[in-house]
Amino acid sequence: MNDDTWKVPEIAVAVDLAVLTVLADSLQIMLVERGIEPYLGTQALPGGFLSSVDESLDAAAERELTEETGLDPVGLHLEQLHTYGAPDRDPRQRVVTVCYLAFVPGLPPPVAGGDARSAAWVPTKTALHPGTELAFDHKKIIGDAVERTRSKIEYTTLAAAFCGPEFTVTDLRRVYEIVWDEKLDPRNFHRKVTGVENFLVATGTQTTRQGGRPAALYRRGPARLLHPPMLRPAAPKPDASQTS
Amino acid sequence: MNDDTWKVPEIAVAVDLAVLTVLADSLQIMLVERGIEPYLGTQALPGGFLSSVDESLDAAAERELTEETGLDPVGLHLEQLHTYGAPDRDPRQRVVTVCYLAFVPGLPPPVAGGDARSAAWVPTKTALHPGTELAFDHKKIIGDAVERTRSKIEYTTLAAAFCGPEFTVTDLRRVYEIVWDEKLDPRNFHRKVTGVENFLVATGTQTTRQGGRPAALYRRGPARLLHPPMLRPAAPKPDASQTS
DNA sequence: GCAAAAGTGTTACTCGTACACCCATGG
DNA sequence: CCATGGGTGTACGAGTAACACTTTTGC
Repeated sequence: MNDDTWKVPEIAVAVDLAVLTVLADSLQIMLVERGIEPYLGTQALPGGFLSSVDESLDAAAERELTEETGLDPVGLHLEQLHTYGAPDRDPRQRVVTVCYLAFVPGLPPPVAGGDARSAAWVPTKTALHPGTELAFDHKKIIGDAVERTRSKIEYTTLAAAFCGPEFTVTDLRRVYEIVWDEKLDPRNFHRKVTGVENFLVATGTQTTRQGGRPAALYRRGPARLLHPPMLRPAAPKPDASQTS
Repeated sequence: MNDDTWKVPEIAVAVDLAVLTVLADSLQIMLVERGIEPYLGTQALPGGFLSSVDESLDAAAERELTEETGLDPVGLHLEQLHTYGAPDRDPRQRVVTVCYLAFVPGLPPPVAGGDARSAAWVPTKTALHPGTELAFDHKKIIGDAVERTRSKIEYTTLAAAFCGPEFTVTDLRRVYEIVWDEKLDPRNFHRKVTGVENFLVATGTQTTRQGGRPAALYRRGPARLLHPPMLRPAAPKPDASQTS
């Protein structure tokens, strides 16, 4: 061995969270302000080190979600996104972070609560803007999270995870339009989603609206996969080779 | 991220490999026999601990691939599959393993070589059989790898990664049929894959065959995504009206 | 010629898209 | 009545599935 400055031979394992919501006509991500060095005062993804010895990665992700954002993990979608382990991603020591992706409805929680210090929703466009400074490699992680989200709602029913317990077909369509940043035909969208078995369950009630026909309210059904998938509008000229 | 106290639990980070190939009419996975406890003598995925401080996860995966299987990582597909970190998955200590998925052509390497001790191709059906004993949680990992592979070849051109440098349309079709365990119509398959831009590049040469018209040989083109996707034959609908 | 495998043509059907049109409410 | 948004009908075209048919080799 050597006498170098870093005396900790172990690699630290962290769990970070990319918590997304659809709010105010944009896809937003939960960021917290760092209270310690490095990157003190910079915005970062909520997360922390895997502490307890008997805690699974999934459990650690749920715990961090509650501790740092005050959200209740029961019932909301939480999946592994990717694991990041570049040697220089943390200046203190080698850190490998397992990042999780979560979808939460926009309306219920006004953020904050619990242990969270200055947790805030930030539009992903702002977070990904070249001028925005984020801690560690979190900007890249957010980019991956947004891309995963965009493709995930194509073939799963997870877009409904961004809606409240009861929602209209138009609410759901707005989620797609905001996440994809594409306009969708309201008529065809309606026919499509109402035609998928077990996707939407009619409550029988309707919205009371101002100026316009009331819309039927739905709850999420048990279906988890979209069959057939909801395809993004094709780019005008998809010529030549595509790279993933 | 938090922690004013800089305590790091003793967690080891490993990189495991799920290396798949199509060989002898079946989807096979590379397994090695463990030379140390625990699970001494049991078959396991190739892999090892992340040792060097300056090594990225991707680089570690490539290194393990070369060391344990003798395969050359240049040009072959290698992607992160999932990270496994159940507290009790290794009886010695807490181990979090980042698993990678690799596709290699079946023909070239007769396995073994380098540091590999008894590396062998094992049909995934055998590895996943209830009677088969594998080290750690590797059976679950293999199940995840197979499922990822099945869906991946639907919308990417990666099925060609299982073929040699030059291959026929029928070779490619056999890959799909073996991975999906489904029969595909040769005529429609041919039209479809040859119609996708930049998927297959004709070499101009043909196979010399025994009994049958020679087939044109192709190389992989630059396309990485299949547009439109190759869909698995739908499972028979649970239609109550008719039974056999 | 015959068997075997490669490759093409044709038709029917499904599904997505575009858009005309009707329905139900508030003002 | 009119504006606004919810929801249905329908025609067209792209893409798939099924299968008859032609092509090119070895024996």
